[in-house]
Amino acid sequence: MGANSRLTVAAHALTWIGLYQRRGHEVATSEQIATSVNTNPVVIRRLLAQLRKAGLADSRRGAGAGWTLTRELSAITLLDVHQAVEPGPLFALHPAEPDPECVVGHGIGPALSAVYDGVEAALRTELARTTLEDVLRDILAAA
Amino acid sequence: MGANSRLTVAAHALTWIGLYQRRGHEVATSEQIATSVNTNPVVIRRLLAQLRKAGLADSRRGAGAGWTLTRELSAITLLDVHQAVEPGPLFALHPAEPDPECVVGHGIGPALSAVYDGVEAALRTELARTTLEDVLRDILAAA
DNA sequence: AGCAGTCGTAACAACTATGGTTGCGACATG
DNA sequence: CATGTCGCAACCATAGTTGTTACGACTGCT
Repeated sequence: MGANSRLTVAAHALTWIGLYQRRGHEVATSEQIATSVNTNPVVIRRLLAQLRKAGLADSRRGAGAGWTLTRELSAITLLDVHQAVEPGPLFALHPAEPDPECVVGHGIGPALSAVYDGVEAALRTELARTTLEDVLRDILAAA
Repeated sequence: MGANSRLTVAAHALTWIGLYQRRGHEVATSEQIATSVNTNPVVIRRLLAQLRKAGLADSRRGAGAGWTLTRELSAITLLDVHQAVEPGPLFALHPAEPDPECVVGHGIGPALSAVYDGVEAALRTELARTTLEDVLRDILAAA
């Protein structure tokens, strides 16, 4: 399980809910979503809980329970999903503090941090350009 | 793991070698580099082996052995280092193949792949803007 | 020829992250 | 009160990363 599939699964879940609601259903259950994603309902609930914390989804409990979107698909960007689901930075600095006596060891952290900030800003800009509505349109166009 | 510190450590090692050579030394040993990075020499050798495979560094064996750069620091970008050291894609698709009967499950892979390709292209562009010479200049300016 | 220093590489442990699974309590609708 | 679903904790398996030890291979020097 190398890389991050959380953004993929989260986008999948939200898009599925959006399409399901658009077809007239009130709520989507984690089991339905898990079937489409091909995973366990608990995995979906864990992920949707993060999205709820970010204000992108909401859940109802009790009988006839399930998940809903809080916004239109066109108002959710992949950046929103990414930030809700991937807290950590893209690149880490050193595992252990480098030698402060060494010029390079002392100065490379700040120098690289500046670059990494720029890279992450570019990544966010790029992710913000696509909404889940765009994703759904692509899906339906290819079908 | 958390995130990837390989790019950081690799950039550190190459910059260190570059500065050391600039000061008149022939080769740098993995132990010297490991001291500055604050890690084990084997970790450095493992990483530098990948950089050698990518043509950025070279090693001599035997007595008086050690590592050298194959290019000037100004001719090595962080993109070069990144590609030498981080093979995998930034975002993964689903852990398990999603339900092909479902419209979303069937179409979301290609749709997201297109977006991810764009994001990675932006990331590469951003990383290519900085050379190790730039990094070293920042380090020396801050010292 | 032998010694010493360094790389090359394999093997292993520790730690962390992720994904998957089970179980059970909480809750609201009918 | 019965049912279906979420909430959440606990646990396991797998895998990636880092650190460490060990030993063989190689080469410059004496």
